[in-house]
Amino acid sequence: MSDTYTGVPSVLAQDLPRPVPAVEPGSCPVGAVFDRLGDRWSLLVIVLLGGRAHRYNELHRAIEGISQRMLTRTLRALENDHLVARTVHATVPPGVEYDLTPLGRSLLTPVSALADWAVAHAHELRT
Amino acid sequence: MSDTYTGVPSVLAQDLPRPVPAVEPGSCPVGAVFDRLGDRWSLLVIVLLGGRAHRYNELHRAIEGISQRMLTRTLRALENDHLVARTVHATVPPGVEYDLTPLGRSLLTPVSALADWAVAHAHELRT
DNA sequence: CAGAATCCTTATCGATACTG
DNA sequence: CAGTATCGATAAGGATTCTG
Repeated sequence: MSDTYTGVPSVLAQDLPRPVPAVEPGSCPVGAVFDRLGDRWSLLVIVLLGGRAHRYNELHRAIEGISQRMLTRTLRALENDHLVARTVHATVPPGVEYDLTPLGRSLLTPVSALADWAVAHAHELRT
Repeated sequence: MSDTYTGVPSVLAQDLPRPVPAVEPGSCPVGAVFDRLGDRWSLLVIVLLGGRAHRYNELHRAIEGISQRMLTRTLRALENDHLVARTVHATVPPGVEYDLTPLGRSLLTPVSALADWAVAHAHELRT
């Protein structure tokens, strides 16, 4: 077996041209992650909650252009994946707080790596 | 400024709860990357080409379930982003080879990090 | 405040057939 | 071999209205 799932060592990917077995989208864990975070809003929510916990309407205001429908659906999906925790405070009016779970927090590390790449190479995408 | 775009150092993300400024989807480089790779096939193609260059029909056979339409569209999109290079060999019948560009190859590193996370935590997603 | 429900428009994608 | 063209199904997403 190789070091990593893609057959590419995490640190020096560019050094080895190695064959990779054929894959179907369903059987690929990375694909599963992209399926979950690849929509327009999930990642934005993750990053925002990476800073601090947010209330529902805080998120609604922070994420310019998201509809209530999409915000709710996104949060529910992230909850189901155990990336985000939802806690209701029994106050009047009721306050609902969303925060990252430890699992969600651990995701920030590889996402951050991708973010660094994105910032470094953004100017090279398209012309 | 902070170490990384998300405000989270790449190595130890879980250690600092730091505020993150509000973002819109368009202005986020990470979002831009996910917009490009977040569909069902792009990442699969990248990983396959990370192993070695492929001919069109090789990819078609390797990726179970993709339609010609989607394969072509995916490859064209990756070409436009300078992640994949398309070279036509003037033989009969004509052979078209697809391979990663240096830029595309550099993307394998952060993607591999995400892949490692996916493999490590796949069992924690959903129940 | 934090949503659920409904409607409606658009974007995505697969299947099929055809071509230089 | 390596595509293009066309069509139809489906799903994603926004706007609006209503509620505990």
